[in-house]
Amino acid sequence: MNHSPEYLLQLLQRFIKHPKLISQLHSLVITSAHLLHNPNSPSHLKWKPTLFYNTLITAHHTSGFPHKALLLFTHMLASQVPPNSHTFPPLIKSASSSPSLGTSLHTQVIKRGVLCDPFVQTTFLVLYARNGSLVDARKVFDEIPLLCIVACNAMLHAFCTNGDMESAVSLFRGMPKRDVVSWTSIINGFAGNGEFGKAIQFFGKMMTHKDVLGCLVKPNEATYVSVLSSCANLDGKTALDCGKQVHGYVVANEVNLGVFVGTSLIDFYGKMGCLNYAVSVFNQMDSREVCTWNAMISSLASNGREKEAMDMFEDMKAEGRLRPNSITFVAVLTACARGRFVREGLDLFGSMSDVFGVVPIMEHYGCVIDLLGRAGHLGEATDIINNMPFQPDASVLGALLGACRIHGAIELGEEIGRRLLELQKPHCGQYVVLSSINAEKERWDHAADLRREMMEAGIQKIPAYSMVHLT
DNA sequence: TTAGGGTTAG
Repeated sequence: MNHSPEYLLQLLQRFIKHPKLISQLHSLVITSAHLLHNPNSPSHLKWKPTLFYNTLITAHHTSGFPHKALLLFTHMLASQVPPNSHTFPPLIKSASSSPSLGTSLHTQVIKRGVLCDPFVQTTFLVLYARNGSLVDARKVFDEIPLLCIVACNAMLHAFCTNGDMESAVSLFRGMPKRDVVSWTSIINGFAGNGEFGKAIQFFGKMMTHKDVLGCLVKPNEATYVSVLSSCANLDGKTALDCGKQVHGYVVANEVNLGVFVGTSLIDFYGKMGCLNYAVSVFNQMDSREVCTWNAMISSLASNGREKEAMDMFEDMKAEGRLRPNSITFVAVLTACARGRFVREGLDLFGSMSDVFGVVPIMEHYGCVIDLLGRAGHLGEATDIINNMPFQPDASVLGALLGACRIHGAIELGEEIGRRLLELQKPHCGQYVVLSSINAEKERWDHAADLRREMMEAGIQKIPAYSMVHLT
């Protein structure tokens, strides 16, 4: 078998995204270590050990083994193989969950004299932004001597994900050159900060205005996904029209209906109540991932087609390729609650952990309490709350309180309402529900007391309103 | 050989 360094390197580069092969190749590299460190190598091969380690580090990072990538770096240093600017970007990304490791790598970067490398700088910028250190990210950005579009886009994204849209837009306006990533970052930034209308406006501007270099910027799949997600989060005809228009672009431009775009379209149509469109997109997709099924099941569950949502879950399991995740169970349990499938819901909840390896979190408890509460099983719901492995939050208690109102359970409702009041910042919702429970049972004195308590706490009931959209 | 943007629940 040929174990020359060149051959191993070729193998590594070829199979860089195959985790199983990577560990085999790593073993081969270890057994061929003497080849890497041959002091008699000709001078044109001296850089090979560095390239070797760089490739292995990248391979482990991209295959989802960040710890191994970092371990390899220590081997590299121990073997006195000098790291270069290519070594650090994958290492910095592998250290993203540990700020202290990030600092150590920063020290190494300075020691190896590659601090001014734009790739290294941009990776640090992204790392600091991910850890929420916008000041540090900005500092790195300001120290980049020759700014390129990639570094600017990374800074745009840093501002957006840390909620500073003003700085993001200001930087965007000042950029000498922009591309589809710059535009998509801003659109997604507005969406991420809840300003969906502005996200849609920005998309409209992108589609109709020439950019700084006098050209129209063509959206890609990421852009469509961002704008569809914004449309899905808004109500009204404008949002529906906009999303439909995006779907139109996708069809007209023969954009591949991949997992991201397809899932976003399903979610959009589901949230708009256009179930038939959602199902049609789902059926057209060649490839579906868990999130695709989740979006479809949620859409059916929240549009009165609970039985179909349950059937869809069965289809997903029958296909066998994908494992339901935490979100899948929120969607299916929601379907059970709304469809009054109490037995099925409880069985499913019971099997989550054992059969599917998904440990129930707060959202799942919320669904089950809703499931039992709607069906009037208030005692069972209370038992589950009292035996939860963690303290129930407002959504779980709120689900039970809502059920108490529906079923006129005054005492339990008062108890849960009080617990909610202790848990939450003052909010009129609980007071109003509590007060309504009492009023419905003609316990006017209690109802009046609660309303008074509410006013004293400085809370005013938000008046109900309805809106007519005029076009 | 190395750097930037995206989907599902609540």
